[in-house]
Amino acid sequence: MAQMTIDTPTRSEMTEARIIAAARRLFVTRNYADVTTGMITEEAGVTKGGLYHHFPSKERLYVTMMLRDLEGKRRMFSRAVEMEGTCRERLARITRDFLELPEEDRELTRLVRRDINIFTDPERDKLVRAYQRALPDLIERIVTDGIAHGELRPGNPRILSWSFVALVEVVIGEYAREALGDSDARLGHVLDLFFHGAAA
Amino acid sequence: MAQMTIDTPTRSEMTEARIIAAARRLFVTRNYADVTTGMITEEAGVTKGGLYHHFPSKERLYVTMMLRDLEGKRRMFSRAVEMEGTCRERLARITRDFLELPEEDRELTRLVRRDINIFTDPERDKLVRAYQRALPDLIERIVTDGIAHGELRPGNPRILSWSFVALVEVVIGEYAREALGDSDARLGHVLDLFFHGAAA
DNA sequence: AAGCAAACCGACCGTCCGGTCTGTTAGGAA
DNA sequence: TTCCTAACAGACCGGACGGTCGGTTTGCTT
Repeated sequence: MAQMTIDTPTRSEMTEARIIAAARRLFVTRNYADVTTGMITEEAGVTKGGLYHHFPSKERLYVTMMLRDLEGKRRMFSRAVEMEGTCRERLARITRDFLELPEEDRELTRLVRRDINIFTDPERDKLVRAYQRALPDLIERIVTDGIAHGELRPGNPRILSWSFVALVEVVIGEYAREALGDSDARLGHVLDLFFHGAAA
Repeated sequence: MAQMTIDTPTRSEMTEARIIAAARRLFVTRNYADVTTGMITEEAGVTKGGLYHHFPSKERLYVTMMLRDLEGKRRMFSRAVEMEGTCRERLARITRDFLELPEEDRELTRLVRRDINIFTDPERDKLVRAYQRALPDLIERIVTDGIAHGELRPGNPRILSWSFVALVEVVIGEYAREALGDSDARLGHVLDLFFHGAAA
């Protein structure tokens, strides 16, 4: 019973995974409202009946998919928080982890901020909290340590971590890759700008 | 004929303005798909017939509303570009102009980035270009001057201007107001972070 | 006052979409 | 093999939404 989750998945688990994977692919490229359940079932190779056997509604499917992804990201990014090293080294680690994610996984992070307003408060709150736990909270802990150790100027750690996330988001996308180069170059740019600013 | 636009507006122009104002109010708070034409007509005090007499579709209404707003912003922000002074002073001016805008006007700027993916390329391109002209292009010109005059380190001006916009967006919203204080404090925070970074 | 075009009304239509429901199939237990 | 439940199929429904269209009002011209 306890080990059932680690051996071969059941048929039910496999179709559920197929549905979630299809939903991920579609929600990344199109708006929530523009992704129909018909598109999801077609992409997943099931029918309406199959989908609604596993998920009670389109909204729950979306939320489940997102929460599962964010929990995975949280576990991954937590390694950078628990790592030894300077504030800059730890921020570099978490940013590199993020930049080297597959594009679909990166884009998914933007969905939370994009679609957060279309849900009402029981589900909305879950999504916000899961996102906070997965990324901003972790960065905030690194930033707080940085301030405590004198590496960063005193200031509001939450605002600083949001600022850092915002700077990272800038170097995602096609133009930044052309202008700055590979992951290392973009990573260096973000860190230099965040730590030392743009002044000469 | 040529001066007709500056004296008392016609009935047609007034209802058109009412419709656009209603659409603005609604689109800021709700998703594009979640704002129905019925809600717009109710808010504007007209009926479906009235709305579709002035606009051929919901999409065109949205685009017209947005383009009109962005053109106004472009004219306003252009004053900071044409102003004399250091790079920091000019960036301060444009940022202050932005921060002191009514909340609805500020939020509207975020709509472009939020809803840009739901339109297809003839209209989508118009929106992107109008937004570029209204804000990032102007900041890029200031940043380019700053690099030329030795105030900023050499670097890609477009990436830098996007970074600046991203930092400004962080200090919008309720939490930043509580944590940092009034417009002046938030403005100072953004400028300090952009010019000198967060390092001690 | 008559005429006329623009402005506006609001019932209506076609479509589409989330969700339901009845039925069928697979697959393990006995 | 038998049987029973979970898994899935797919036709169908209710409703909402964008857009239409024939008719009515408004206000300017002559």
